[in-house]
Amino acid sequence: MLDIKFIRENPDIVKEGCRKKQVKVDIDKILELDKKKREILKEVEKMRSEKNKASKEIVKLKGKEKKELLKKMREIDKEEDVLEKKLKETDKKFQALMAKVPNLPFDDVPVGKDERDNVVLREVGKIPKFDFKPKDHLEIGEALDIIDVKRAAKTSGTRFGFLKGKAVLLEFALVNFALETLIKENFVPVIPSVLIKEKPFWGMGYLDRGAEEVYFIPKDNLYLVGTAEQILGPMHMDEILKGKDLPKRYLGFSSCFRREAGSYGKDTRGIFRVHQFDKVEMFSFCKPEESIKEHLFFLKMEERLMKALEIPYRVVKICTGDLGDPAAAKFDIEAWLPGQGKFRETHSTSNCTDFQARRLNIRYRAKDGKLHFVHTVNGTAFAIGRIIIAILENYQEKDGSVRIPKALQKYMGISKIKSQKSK
RNA sequence: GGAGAGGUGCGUCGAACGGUAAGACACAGGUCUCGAAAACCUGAACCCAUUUUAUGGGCUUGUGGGUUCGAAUCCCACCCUCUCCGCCA
Repeated sequence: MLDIKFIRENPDIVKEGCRKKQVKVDIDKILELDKKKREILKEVEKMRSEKNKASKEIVKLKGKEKKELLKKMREIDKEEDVLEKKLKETDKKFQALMAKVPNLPFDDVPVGKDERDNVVLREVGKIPKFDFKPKDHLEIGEALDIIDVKRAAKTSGTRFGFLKGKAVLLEFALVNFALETLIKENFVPVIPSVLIKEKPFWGMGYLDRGAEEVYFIPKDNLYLVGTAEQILGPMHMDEILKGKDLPKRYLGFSSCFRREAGSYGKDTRGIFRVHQFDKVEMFSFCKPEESIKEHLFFLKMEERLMKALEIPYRVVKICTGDLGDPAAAKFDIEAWLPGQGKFRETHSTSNCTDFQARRLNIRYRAKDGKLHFVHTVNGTAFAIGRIIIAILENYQEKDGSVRIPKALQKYMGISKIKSQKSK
């Protein structure tokens, strides 16, 4: 949510931002409704003021005078009713449009239409060379009997997968590694609930567009989160945080649920794009003047994790058209996947400035004693399924075995997942 | 799922026969002081307007409706918390 005052004063900047983000919202209509709303509000408040004064009088008056005032008040009441209704209707229309205005991109975000206009900032690590044709994660995983999509299809349908055996150990090794690395940086680990009520969920800004991506349980009126971010933010809904506690960092581990509605036919092989996966997610509430720094810090942490795993990757700056509604700036990390011969997204970090905080009403008291909205920053530590894919494909050997990255060996207790052939 | 209790100002506690939200503690600033404590004073959501930093008005007792000239108080629905019972990983 943007500040209506900002829209009033800078309608052209807002329109430009919407245009850059490829989002169509009628800003002029918003301003018109805002004006109308304030006009009605003025009238209503005048009546309320009169009523308040009269109420005080009524107590003192007696007999005929009292009767007359009561009669007059009844009439004002009727008028007020009509106006109040009008005010509510106007406000409803106003709010509905306001909710559709996306956060504005920073000036340094590359302008573009879609992911093809994203800008690669740098490539890190050496792309491995194989003296055999590298296999993809599903082939490797099935041969090692650590990934099972066939049985998952039987129990749950397409786009599901079971991790088994060593893949499970790998998952927990990754979780432990992320925890150990990031707790040192003042992240508080959290295992949140994955079911969430509508209002807090709405506050994160993913419901107004892209609602078809979300699982919803009508019987209980609950949504399934698509990432821990969506519930770590609302954790502090309607709270006033202490300035000295910022930045307040959380590290959420949760299952994530996505309908993948718009991706029919895309990435159907294996567990690359599934309806359910586990993820370790970073989230921070910080002061407005610190969010750019915090965002870069998140990117640094993501790179630190990837470097430690020694998986080649590249850093991509996301263009305006590919930013989500809540984000003002976003970086992705794409890992090299030898099985696909491509870089594919494994991490994403966004600075959502005060967009989510305003919807969720999360503020902090500054030194001057005044209240300000905090800024929120989120970022992936590990999307576990995809990191497992990256490890399997980058660390595969000719006989189908997979080496374990050094950083994970102490958590796994082994240095290799051996294929049956090598035994 | 059944029965009961409750939700009051950024925090903690806590009052208000249907008459327009006391008070205490905490917090911030100030006076005092060499400094601190104590004491005293002031302030504190949000919205609208303007002679734009101050003043006026509105709103605010979990949320939304209703009754009423007037609702924290009465009625209805919903949300949340707690206690007991049942079920249960």
